[in-house]
Amino acid sequence: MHKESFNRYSLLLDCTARRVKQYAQVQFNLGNYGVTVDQWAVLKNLNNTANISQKELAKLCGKDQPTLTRILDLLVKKGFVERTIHKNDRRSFIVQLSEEGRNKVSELEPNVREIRMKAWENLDENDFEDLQRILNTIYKNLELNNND
Amino acid sequence: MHKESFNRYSLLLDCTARRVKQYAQVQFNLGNYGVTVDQWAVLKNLNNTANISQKELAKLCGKDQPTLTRILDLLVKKGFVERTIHKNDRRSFIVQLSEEGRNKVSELEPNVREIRMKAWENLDENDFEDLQRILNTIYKNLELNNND
DNA sequence: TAGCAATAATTAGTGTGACAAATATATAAG
DNA sequence: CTTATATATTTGTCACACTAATTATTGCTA
Repeated sequence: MHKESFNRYSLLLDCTARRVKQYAQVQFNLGNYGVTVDQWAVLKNLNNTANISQKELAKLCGKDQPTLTRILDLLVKKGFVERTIHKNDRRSFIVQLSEEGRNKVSELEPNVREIRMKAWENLDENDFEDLQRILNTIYKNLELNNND
Repeated sequence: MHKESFNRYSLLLDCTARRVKQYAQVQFNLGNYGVTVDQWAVLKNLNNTANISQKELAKLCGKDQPTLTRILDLLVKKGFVERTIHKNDRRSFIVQLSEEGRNKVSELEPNVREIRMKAWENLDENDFEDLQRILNTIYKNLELNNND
């Protein structure tokens, strides 16, 4: 095992993830979906889990809070999302899809599924399981309070 | 196989890749390395392959040309890289490490190896092979002229 | 209840990524 | 030689990631 390999693996992971995202974005653009891939991820999570704070939503989406704030700004401007002030805690917002937002999700959902499938051709069940396991292991290896 | 899974896999891939990069960047910052992870990748490639055009370097690094231009601007400003005009083609530059750049690479190289290893703990040879194969398959699935 | 630490969200600043358009130079076709 | 086309690089614009700092609010504590 050459230590140098780990550098290569890291870069391969980086490039592949970017490619997957970019491919999806290109398809989104071709179909004039009107949202970016990251914005879609937020809409999708909001559709599954309603009435949630930005902090919780950020965690669900795997994004940090400043990033989520800006994505929500854009989604609100587009009319897909509404912020309402939390009754008991005026520091936080409750975020939810608007009527338009819900329509957008149902409209795009099947198309997005098709797009997403493309990346996973020529792979089988075992590959999916291995990949999940490996990526989860990597993720845990880098957990914050894991300093040795 | 639920079609919905592919969406999850895509997001897991995205999150994991970002985590790997972010972990490395935090370590770089703690050590005051004076470069970002992406800038390091460029320095490393330049160290391996000297006297190369920006276009070729971009390909090696897996970045597009505008992005590479901007990273090089920063590295030139920091004094690690020099651009010299190509003798036979004045459109292009030959890019190379400066003395300082070479020193930087030898200084950081062992530390970066250590940092990179962290992500790959608790995985074995088979996992590395599987991961490489799977990621390469995904990459190929999304190759540009592949409009099924 | 006054003061203070913790928390939710935002803002600011820098770097990166993708794409399109602009610039400068090279090469090919006539 | 001139025009057309191709290529290398740069610039501009928008979106996202991460950090640090700021604002508003909450809840604890003395």
